[in-house]
Amino acid sequence: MEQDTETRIFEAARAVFVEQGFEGARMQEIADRAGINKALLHYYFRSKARLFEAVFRASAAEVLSQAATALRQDQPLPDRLTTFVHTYIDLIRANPHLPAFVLEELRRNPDALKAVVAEHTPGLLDALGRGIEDAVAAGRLRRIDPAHLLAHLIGLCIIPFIARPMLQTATQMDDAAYDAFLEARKEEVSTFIHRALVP
Amino acid sequence: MEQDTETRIFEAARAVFVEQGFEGARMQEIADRAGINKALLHYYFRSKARLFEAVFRASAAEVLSQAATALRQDQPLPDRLTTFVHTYIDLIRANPHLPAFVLEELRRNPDALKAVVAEHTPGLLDALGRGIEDAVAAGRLRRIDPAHLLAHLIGLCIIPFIARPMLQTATQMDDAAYDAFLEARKEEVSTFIHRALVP
DNA sequence: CGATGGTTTAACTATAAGGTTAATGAAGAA
DNA sequence: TTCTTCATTAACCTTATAGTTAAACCATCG
Repeated sequence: MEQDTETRIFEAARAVFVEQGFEGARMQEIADRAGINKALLHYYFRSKARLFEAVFRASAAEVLSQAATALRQDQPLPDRLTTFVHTYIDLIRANPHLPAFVLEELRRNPDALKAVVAEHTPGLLDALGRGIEDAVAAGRLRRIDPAHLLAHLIGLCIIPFIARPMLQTATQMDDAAYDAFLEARKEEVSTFIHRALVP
Repeated sequence: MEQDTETRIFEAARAVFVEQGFEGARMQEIADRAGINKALLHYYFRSKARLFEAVFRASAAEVLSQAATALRQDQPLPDRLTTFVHTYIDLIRANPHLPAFVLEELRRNPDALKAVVAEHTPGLLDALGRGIEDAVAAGRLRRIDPAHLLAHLIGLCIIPFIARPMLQTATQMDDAAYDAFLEARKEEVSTFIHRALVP
């Protein structure tokens, strides 16, 4: 329970930043949640911007590394796609605010992610491309631009989280129903993609 | 050129809010862009919150009404889906910051859109459901949960805009290439969906 | 002309928020 | 015990920003 102060601050900051974004977050609230004085935030992290950067890099790295790993699995591409969809949706279900958090920062500072993306996804597209060509050669897949496929994957996975209030209102689901919807989505998205890619 | 003051303010506010979000926007900047004194903002719109609300409602209504209209077209469902994808992507290309803007507000105040959604999408899901059943009966479509289909549509259309810096970095496209990518995406998404839905 | 009323501005206020500082506490070293 | 050092705090400082106010402007109508 008694974590060291720096990680207590970090975790509090993560919670607040992820919920409120950079501009919306208040240093005082972070201090309160960490149960420490506001000056300590600056003692450990210098400034709001640096604290945010630390939190953001960690979160983005977590998402990207998991996603990239799933896409690089040593399986035939169709199976890899299923793995990706399942792990990615599960990951986000555990941190539902994460995509919106990353996306907002992406808008505020479009270059922020470049370093992280470049670090975690080198050759990712090539790997995807090779996977596609192999599967095409094996007659298991129709050819598709890997960039589009990547976009499809991400879009299909994160949309129910970032647009939740909208979708939930439009479909009139209660929270339990929406949870079931999210669970079902893993299979739904997998089969949707597979069917779209039959040769 | 000489618009009336209120709309000048409104347009300036739209530009600033859409670029920076509510927290990031500064009343002074809105006033500057509108070429008027800051006090006038309050004269016409009372407070930052009210000004934002006006802008947000208008933007959200624009997106939702166009989208809902496309989905209600009097065509067989497969054609309707193509129409939707094309008009929606074109709409966003003309206002590329719009989705992120709406999504951020969705996070800041999840209930904000409920009224607008409820107003513009009543029976939308039912209409989609009927369209699906008709097409299924005609042997043109495999059955799919309309809620999932709606999510698929939105996710596939908006992802290249909200995740643009990420995708552009991962794919190493320059701006021209990314524009071509967006243009190509209309066809790509349409055929992807159609293929996924063959019976 | 001159009064009236909506519009616009310059100057101001209040406050909240990020950041700083100097003093205090605690814990080990000499 | 006393000195040193790192951790922590209360109080303070500065600035930026939403919002207010009172006066000036300007058109219209009598």
